[in-house]
Amino acid sequence: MVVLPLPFFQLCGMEKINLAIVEDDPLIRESLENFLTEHPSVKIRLIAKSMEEFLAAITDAASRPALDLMLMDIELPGMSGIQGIYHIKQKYPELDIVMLTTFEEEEKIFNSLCAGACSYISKRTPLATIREAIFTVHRGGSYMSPSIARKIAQHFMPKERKEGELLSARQKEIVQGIVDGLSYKMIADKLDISIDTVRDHIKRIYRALEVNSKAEVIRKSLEGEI
Amino acid sequence: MVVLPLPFFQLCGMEKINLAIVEDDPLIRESLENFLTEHPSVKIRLIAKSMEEFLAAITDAASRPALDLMLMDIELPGMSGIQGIYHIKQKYPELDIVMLTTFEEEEKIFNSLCAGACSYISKRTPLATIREAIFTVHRGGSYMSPSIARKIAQHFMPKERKEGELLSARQKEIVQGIVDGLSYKMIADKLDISIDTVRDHIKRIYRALEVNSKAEVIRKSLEGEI
DNA sequence: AATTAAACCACATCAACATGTGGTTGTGCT
DNA sequence: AGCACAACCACATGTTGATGTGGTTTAATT
Repeated sequence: MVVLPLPFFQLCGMEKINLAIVEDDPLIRESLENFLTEHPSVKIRLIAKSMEEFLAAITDAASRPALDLMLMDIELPGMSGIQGIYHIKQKYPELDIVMLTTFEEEEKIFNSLCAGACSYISKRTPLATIREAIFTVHRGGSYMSPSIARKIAQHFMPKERKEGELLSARQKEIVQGIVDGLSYKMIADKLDISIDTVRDHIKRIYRALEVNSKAEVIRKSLEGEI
Repeated sequence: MVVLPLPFFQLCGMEKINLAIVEDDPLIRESLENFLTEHPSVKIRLIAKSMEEFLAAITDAASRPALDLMLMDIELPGMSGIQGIYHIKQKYPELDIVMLTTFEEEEKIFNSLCAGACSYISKRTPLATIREAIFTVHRGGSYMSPSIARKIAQHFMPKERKEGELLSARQKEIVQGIVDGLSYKMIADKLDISIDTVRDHIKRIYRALEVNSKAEVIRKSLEGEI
């Protein structure tokens, strides 16, 4: 995803971003540290080579650093970044977790998001972009690398039209109304057709999907089968 | 989401992006047209004020313009942008659809993505950023505005456990039956209780969840709210 | 003992749903 | 021209769902 960089002054006056980094590759870790340390709005509080090292450093409340955001790899020696999120969130419930990784397949992406990551960046991303992403996340937004964002969009996108798709466009509109919890009358009013037309569409939808109730239609729809 | 702008030369040599715009607000429509027309890599093929106008313009295969990408609002007079995606995809199955809208609530976002949009941009986004997003999408990536990306991340994020769970164990069994598409009678038979007991449970479930229909219960359940 | 809550149940009314049968119109195809 | 299909519509019947009111029993808590 591409946007113009925010003017520097927009971050002046803000508190510093307390950052942690968990990265096993020494070159990447040092590049990140060197680059991010240069910016006056970023304070690197903790750097670790593994999840175990990181968790050990935050176990004791007395010595635990205040953190706003962390950059974390997925593939780490020992516990993975994804597995570590659960433990991290116990100590820092409000922490913004940004995954920084080479993995771009759906499983890793959604496992990260479902675990609690709020941003997912490909390691092929320039350092300046990573820094902008940190600022964006800190302001309450999120950053996904363009290829990641595309995968997320594709996750939701209807699957490729199969030969002989089960439902027509109009029928799908009716289904959407059902899924939205509308009554037949409401659907009729919304689509500007008669309630008997809605009933007729529903009869055909039930026949096509081999179901006999609204509930079954809703479930098929929400589970991506329509 | 924020990234450094791509160097201009990266797009040189590429074919022009054949673009369509569907936007009812005249000021926005003209701003977009004027700004995007300036770039040599963008060719605006079609502009419409409504979905109906757009669909009318693409009905005839002989006069239908070649399109690679379109920018579309959601709230349009008559058919909404989301509703129109079904029809558009029939004529342009491979078209990249970028939603450009003021709406930022989850329902619109996910309805758009589920309908087939591959990018969702807030109207508060600068024109230069919109143009960069067009290039990103055309290259196979996607762009989501930072606030949109955050909502998507939050959609997957585990929900905070509320104090005092809403439903009892038995109620959850009833809910499972509803989600499975069972009728009241079927649930009664399955749990070996009377249909009036099922009705009573459902009354209490509806009150606890603040809903009034099976459909809403199913939706809340499949979306992880129960 | 008294109270509360969950689970169970009954009866009632009205609206919505599921399904059947029958029809017209417009569009696209052969 | 004839056919098929989608979309539209009407009327009908029986079932299911939503909701209201009222009740009993059991277990846990105070």
